[in-house]
Amino acid sequence: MTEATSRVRRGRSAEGRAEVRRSLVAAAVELFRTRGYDDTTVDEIAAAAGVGRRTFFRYFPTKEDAISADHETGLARVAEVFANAHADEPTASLVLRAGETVLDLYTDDPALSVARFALTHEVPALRDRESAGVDHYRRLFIRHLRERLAGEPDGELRAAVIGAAVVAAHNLALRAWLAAGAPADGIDACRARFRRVADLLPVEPELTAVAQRLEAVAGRLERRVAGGRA
Amino acid sequence: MTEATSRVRRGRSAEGRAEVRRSLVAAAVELFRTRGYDDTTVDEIAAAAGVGRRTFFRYFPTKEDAISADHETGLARVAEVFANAHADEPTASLVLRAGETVLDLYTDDPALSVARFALTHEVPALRDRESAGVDHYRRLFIRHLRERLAGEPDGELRAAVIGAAVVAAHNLALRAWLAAGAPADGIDACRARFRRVADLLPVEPELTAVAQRLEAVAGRLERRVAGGRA
DNA sequence: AGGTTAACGGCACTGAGTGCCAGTCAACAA
DNA sequence: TTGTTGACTGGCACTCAGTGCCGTTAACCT
Repeated sequence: MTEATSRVRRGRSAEGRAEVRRSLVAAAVELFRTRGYDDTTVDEIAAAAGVGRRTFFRYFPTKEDAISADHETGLARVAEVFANAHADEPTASLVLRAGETVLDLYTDDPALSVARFALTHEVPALRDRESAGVDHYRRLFIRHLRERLAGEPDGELRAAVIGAAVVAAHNLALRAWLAAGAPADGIDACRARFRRVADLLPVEPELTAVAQRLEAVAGRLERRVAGGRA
Repeated sequence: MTEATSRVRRGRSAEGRAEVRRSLVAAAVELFRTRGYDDTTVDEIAAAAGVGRRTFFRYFPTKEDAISADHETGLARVAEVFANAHADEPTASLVLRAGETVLDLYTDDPALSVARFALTHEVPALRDRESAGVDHYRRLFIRHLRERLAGEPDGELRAAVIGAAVVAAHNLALRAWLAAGAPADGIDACRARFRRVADLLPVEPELTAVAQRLEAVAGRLERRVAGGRA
């Protein structure tokens, strides 16, 4: 691979840039896998992609960005989903749509996603970067949930808890799918897991109240049953 | 500050090293605040602390470590708490003790913790590093919860959700305390918030079941009330 | 006093990331 | 056909983080 991308293409535009970008990503994935992340220099990646070192940094701000998932795009899309959401849409539905928006980023190129996933979990630097990336989603979710729950009792706490829980659950489903090699017939299973968490969500606000009320009801029922038998 | 730490102290040991370390941290905090993180070089920090540049890297593996919280220690202590925990201790209690163990790291030197907090949230590089650090706690919590919930229905999912929720809630309480300037009389409030989350926890496993049962009970009660009125 | 140990600090090196600039190609205008 | 403009390229030089090496120095031991 990477032998294409011949030299004669100065002055490109649009589709040309996209091709160079793909070449750089492919070269980075290949080199990181064979030589290891730390033992691969940006010069080598650029050379393998047929461009100059300086050009690499015109496509990616850091070496890590050549292999990391494009969270910038994902965050922008999720922000858009939140911004355009109607206030009367249930939180569970909204959160589900936001998660699926992120999932789409990974289903576009499953093979690349799997390669990224594998590397991300082998290289500490990439793993930490991924943690930070996921945290950006978490903050975004929590920020929007905080607005939704503003005024409600424990709104702040509940926003943090629900946001963290949802992102963690989505992440779990996504990773399970990627760890399995991102099979095409696994996407629906992943979506199903997303939906499962969402279905669980509407119950949360009533958590304490539900437990208390159930306890009272159960007590009455038990006494009634006991009384009926007596 | 930092004018002390005179030059005549080659060959130190134990308490000497601790003093140098404090000097470096103090110099880093001071310089990062005045000149900014990116515009402060390691050379300047070392010089301000009265040591050579090479020595800085004998105390901290990276520039960021001079200002970041010592998560290595925190993670080790939490791991110890989990390792020594009895299997019959309620999860809520265990998770509370783990959180308090981390809190102790911050109450040792509140002023320093506040300075770190402020800088961490101003400098993107430090913020991302902190995200990664918190994620290490999250993974540790989830890993242990997974063992506890092994075999139970949805154990994997519940471990991820509970772990993420607890860490998020603890983090929220900790940050609120730090944002308020880490007042001594705020520590108890922070602990109270920790406890609150822990108290909420035992209800979670019943979440779905509780909701379903309550729904059924409520339905019957409503029908009964409606029937009584008719 | 002489030897051992451990920390120090200087030096030189690699590699990431950046500013600057001149060269090149595509497109468009005269 | 011949400028002219604008965007992309890649080389050069620079800063700075991080590391290996090594001679030096202080403290400690015998």
